[in-house]
Amino acid sequence: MEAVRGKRSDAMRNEQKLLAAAAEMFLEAGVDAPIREIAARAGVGTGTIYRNFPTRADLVIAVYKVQVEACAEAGPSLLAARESAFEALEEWVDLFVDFLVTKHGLAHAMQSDMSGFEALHAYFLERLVPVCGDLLTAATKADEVVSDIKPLELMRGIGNLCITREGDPTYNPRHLVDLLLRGLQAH
Amino acid sequence: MEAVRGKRSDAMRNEQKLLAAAAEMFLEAGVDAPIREIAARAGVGTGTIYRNFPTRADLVIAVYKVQVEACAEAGPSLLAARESAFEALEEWVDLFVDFLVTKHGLAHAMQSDMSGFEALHAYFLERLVPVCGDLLTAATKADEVVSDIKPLELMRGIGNLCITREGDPTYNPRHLVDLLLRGLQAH
DNA sequence: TGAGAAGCGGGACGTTGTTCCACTTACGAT
DNA sequence: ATCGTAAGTGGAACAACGTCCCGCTTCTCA
Repeated sequence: MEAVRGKRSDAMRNEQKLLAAAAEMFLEAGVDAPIREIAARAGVGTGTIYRNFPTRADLVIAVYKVQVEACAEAGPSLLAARESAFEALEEWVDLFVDFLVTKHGLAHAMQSDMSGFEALHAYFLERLVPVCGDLLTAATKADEVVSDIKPLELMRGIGNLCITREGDPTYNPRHLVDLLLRGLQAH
Repeated sequence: MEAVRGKRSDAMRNEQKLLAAAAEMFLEAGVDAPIREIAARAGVGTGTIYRNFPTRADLVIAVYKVQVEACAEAGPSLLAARESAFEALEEWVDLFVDFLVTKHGLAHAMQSDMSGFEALHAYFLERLVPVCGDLLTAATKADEVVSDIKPLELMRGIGNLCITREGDPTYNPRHLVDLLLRGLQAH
């Protein structure tokens, strides 16, 4: 038995930089953003991407996981940091919309591996529905939201609003999501 | 007023060869089949494709129209040529499944132009639902089909069975469509 | 501090989309 | 039948991208 040597620290840093850069690029240019540009933004070579994430799907999945986690953790901390629960909800939804770009791209990137996709989807629901629920409950208790919409229902609605062909300038998901949220408020 | 000179005969021939080759390639390799290969199969240069069909969507649309028409015309003639109405239905559905590959690819190829896509979809329904209806009616009258399924319902069912990520070897739409048709039969 | 392993960058190559133009061919006038 | 011409053609050339690979750099541990 040989003890496995841990990952080198610079390698770990590169992986983080890569994930951050990929997340940005996905937002700006979709999940089909050129490998070269992602590498350039992260300040690494293309070889480094291929070593860490052999296929595009691997990279998308990794970003997906990071974002699910970030989204899940952001819920409680926003709730604690903001005066208004509704404001926290708004900011959280904004993060959630960012994340949906990756999520929708995921299906496209995982053309084969359907079972893997469903596993990730289950993870996503399990992790985020309660977070959204807490935000909604808090906002409702503060009388900032009157609708008794269920968390999953809201998330699905937002998700559907974000289904769009990339590069269509006549459709702005974020605007519609904003309108939806305003609809939740007491007037 | 200048009289417009008609299209040259060799140009017309090339357009036909191109449409036939493209239809084959779409079936074998999906609507993203390389331009070069389509051109090679048709025995023309890539330039010829770009002159006739400036964008990939143009080519897909042209193939789509040809196939809707072929499918529509095949209905009555199969009904006349075959002994059994059910057999005619089976063969027609087989053509229909071929066509669906192009149809589903169409949505992908027309990422922008959604209104144009819906126009084509309306044309498709208008033209094919009655044809499918005639085949169903004939098979029902011959007591070869017992279900009273509506044409549109059947076509939607088949269409949904054919939704699959290309290159997934674990899912064979044709097999499932076959099972569906068997379900229509009296036993 | 030095040797060896781990990791890195980016050059090189293959594939595909797209443009362009010198050459070929069909058509209509004569 | 012949010929001038516009329409049409093929494929070379270029650009953008994914992918592989290897000489060099950097970290780690003793």
